[in-house]
Amino acid sequence: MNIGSAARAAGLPVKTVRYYADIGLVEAPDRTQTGYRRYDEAAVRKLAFVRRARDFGFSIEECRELLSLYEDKSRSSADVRAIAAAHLEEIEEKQRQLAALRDELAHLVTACRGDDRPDCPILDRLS
Amino acid sequence: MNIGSAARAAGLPVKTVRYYADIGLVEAPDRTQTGYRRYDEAAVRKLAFVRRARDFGFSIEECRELLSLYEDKSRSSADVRAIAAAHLEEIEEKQRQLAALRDELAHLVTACRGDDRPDCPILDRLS
DNA sequence: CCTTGACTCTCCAGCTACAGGAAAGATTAG
DNA sequence: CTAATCTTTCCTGTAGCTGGAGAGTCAAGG
Repeated sequence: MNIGSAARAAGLPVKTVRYYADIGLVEAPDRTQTGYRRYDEAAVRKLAFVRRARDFGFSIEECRELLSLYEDKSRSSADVRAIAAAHLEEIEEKQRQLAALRDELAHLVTACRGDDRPDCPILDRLS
Repeated sequence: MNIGSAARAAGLPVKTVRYYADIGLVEAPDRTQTGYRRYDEAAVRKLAFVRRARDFGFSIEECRELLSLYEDKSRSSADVRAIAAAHLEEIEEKQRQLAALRDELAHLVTACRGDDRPDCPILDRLS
């Protein structure tokens, strides 16, 4: 399986697959004599795994850890849970910040008349 | 006022102030004979303005627009409101995505026993 | 007057997670 | 055989800074 088919199967751009190989996240298990990367089923599964983890907002480094746990048959679910729980914490913190931001901004937008006069509570608040 | 004092007054790192000058966002109004940037009150106010706008999550380009509106005495509040409203939309969209993500992840973390056995719904979901 | 320490300058590199493109070689369809 | 498609490596750029090197500047203390 060439990189193009592997990428399609995993739902990733070719560039990204090559990038993951470069950084040693998911390397092609083999090369053809002419240097083409050859991917097998297992590698494609790993790529898809990473894609989903990235969709969940896991960083590349977190993906690396999850991947090694994914491959480790003797892993404990506690290890995986720890990573996911930490990530959940980050997300919730981000949510809190975003909510505070939104509320303040929404308040400003409401307060601003939005006409052709220069009075603007938004700018007032920023200065 | 040297860059250090200006940065302190505006609540920004010196590096950032220099960066803003480099990209033409807020330039020092003057230089000493030996090349030191000299900031005045107005420039510091602009720096502080940008810092707050950045705290609100406005991009540098958005800051640039806001700044020019901030300086333009004949601006209309509608222009400012348009930028803020568009930004609010983005934030709300991000909030929706983050909420969906959080719910799914929280569900997985709850479902995972987190013991020393390898069964892990989190990994199952990712693969 | 000299030294020391704090400050500033420019330039260069690196961070995340890729994306875009160039130039060259490989493969496949017709 | 040719044209189109695919793949390779390498280089550059993105946003918004941050850190460091090496050199020059300034103010205070002895």
